[in-house]
Amino acid sequence: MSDVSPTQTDAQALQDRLVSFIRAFGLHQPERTPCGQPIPVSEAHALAELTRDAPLGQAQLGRRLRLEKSTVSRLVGQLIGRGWLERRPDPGDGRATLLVLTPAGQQAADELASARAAKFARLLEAIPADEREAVLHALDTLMEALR
Amino acid sequence: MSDVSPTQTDAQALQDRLVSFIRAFGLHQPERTPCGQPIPVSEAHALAELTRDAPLGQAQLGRRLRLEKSTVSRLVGQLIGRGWLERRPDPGDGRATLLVLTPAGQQAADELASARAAKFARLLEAIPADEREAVLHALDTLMEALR
DNA sequence: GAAGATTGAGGCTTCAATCTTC
DNA sequence: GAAGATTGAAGCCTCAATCTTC
Repeated sequence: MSDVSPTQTDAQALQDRLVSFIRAFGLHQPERTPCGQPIPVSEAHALAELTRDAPLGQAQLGRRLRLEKSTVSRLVGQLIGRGWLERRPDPGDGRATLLVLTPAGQQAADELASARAAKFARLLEAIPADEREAVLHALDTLMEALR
Repeated sequence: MSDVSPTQTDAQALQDRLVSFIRAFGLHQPERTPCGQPIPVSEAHALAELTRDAPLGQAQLGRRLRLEKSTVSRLVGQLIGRGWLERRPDPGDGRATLLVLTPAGQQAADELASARAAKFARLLEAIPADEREAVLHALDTLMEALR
């Protein structure tokens, strides 16, 4: 099972694990956040991103979320419909609009962050303490390999 | 960074890594397989599953793929439309239908498996050899924690 | 009633075409 | 022409209702 060169078997093992993980995590249904909140994952991500640093243009948001601009356009429309977001004209660029969280949006983002943190804390607790660091490191390695 | 009890920071770290991984892997667009093949991921998974052990009922396939039975129904319809799948009545159960790969379907499954194996082999190669086993083990640990 | 399967409605995403502004 | 943004069309998925068979 352990070898110096990547064998067909190892690749198969990696594939099986990744596929299982993706399915088990419910990643094929993008309409519900894995945290159980009744809002789309992309909206939750958008809120988190806008909490980190605002204001943001739609194009910038799309790049961070890896979503098409058309998706972002509709996504932003929904967030505004919820009263969580505000669209302001960019003083420096007539084409762009700047996105800003409303107070209600900030609160929603905070609650979502808490729920998500709790979920991940539970997940972390289910991992043996002496393996946590290794799992975190392995995910970093995997991300690095993806680039 | 390393602690015995799961801290808020560790949970945050796990969350960030998982979110980054999901986005980088293109998991928010279920219509294209990550392997670059022009068919939906669910169809590729279905083919792989039916290669493992056939015949399978739609309900069974749905459970393995973690897809709704309605999704499976349409998915099977498409696979049949491609000439890759055949639907047979279950001799033991009048409600059920048995799914069997056609020769063309088997060939498509093989090609898909090769392409996917190659993709994962490349991914594995991008991981330092002395860390591969650790990454595999970490994914197992993560899966275990998800249950 | 329970389980396998199908159909209709609605949501999220991409792609392509379009408009406006740089 | 390039970039920000919007709109229409199509694909994949879930949920709910329905039909058939156990």
